[in-house]
Amino acid sequence: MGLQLTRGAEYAVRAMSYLARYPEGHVSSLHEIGEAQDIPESFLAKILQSLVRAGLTVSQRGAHGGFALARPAAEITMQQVIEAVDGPISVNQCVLSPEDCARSASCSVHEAWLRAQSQLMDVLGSITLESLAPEPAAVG
Amino acid sequence: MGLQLTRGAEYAVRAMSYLARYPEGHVSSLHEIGEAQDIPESFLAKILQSLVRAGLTVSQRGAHGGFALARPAAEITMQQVIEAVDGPISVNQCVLSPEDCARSASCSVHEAWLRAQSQLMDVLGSITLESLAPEPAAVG
DNA sequence: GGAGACCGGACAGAAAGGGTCTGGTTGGGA
DNA sequence: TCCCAACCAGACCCTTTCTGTCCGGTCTCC
Repeated sequence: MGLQLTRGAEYAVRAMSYLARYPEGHVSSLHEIGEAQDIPESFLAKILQSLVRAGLTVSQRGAHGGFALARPAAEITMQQVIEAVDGPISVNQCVLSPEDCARSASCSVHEAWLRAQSQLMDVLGSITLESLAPEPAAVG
Repeated sequence: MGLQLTRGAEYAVRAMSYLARYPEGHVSSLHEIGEAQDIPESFLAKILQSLVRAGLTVSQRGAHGGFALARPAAEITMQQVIEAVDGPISVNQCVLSPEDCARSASCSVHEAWLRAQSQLMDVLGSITLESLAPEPAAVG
């Protein structure tokens, strides 16, 4: 394997795409999301915490609590969701911290990594949750 | 972290870009490559084996042995090098084996992963070792 | 005030990453 | 011929990250 995102990020995207099917402000419980998307609940709990801390979702505590998107689905990208859970995306270390790369190779390779990185970011940054939700009303 | 290629793949690209600086057929020893590119030699040995098995490099055994590109540098892409070491690139599991994804979510998310995957492959598949080598003759 | 739900972090098993080592084979050169 | 330089193959090992679980705490609605 290698260049692959984590299960956590996968789950995060699925969970968010689930929330995006509902009208703005609609609250879904952890249990509900986990069941609908087939995600282990205790793991999902941790993931949703990250999303709350990143400001992508808001939570409602107490009875009838749960989670909702913090913004309209059209304003949340896959990139944001992934980075909230996995940390900054970088196809390799030398993109993230150029000081590692600088020494030996007069890195023309570095250029290549940057291009790949940039392309990837473009795609992930341009796909919003809105475009992921199947239909605004068709809820399973 | 998360979406990041392995150290092994990084090393592989560096090693290959080193070989690409020499005229076709020129043989460099493991030791030489490791030293020039600052890669642990015993690890590099393993990596080069993968590249040989993948048909990207050829090896010469015995005294004055070493490694050389199996084809002109213009005909070897970063994608090939990475996959030789890390295995097939797939931004997530559901791209590699769709049977996992099929069940629950009527996966509009799947579409998104495919797009990201495709973009990434386009970039990595279009960068050749030739374009990585600084100059045909400028060897350090 | 109690039940339902999120919060926060400690914990743990499994897998992958990153690298070393050893014994074997090949082949060139003295 | 014989030795040494170099690759070959794979077993092994340590560390980190992933992928979760669990539990005590806190909040809030009823």
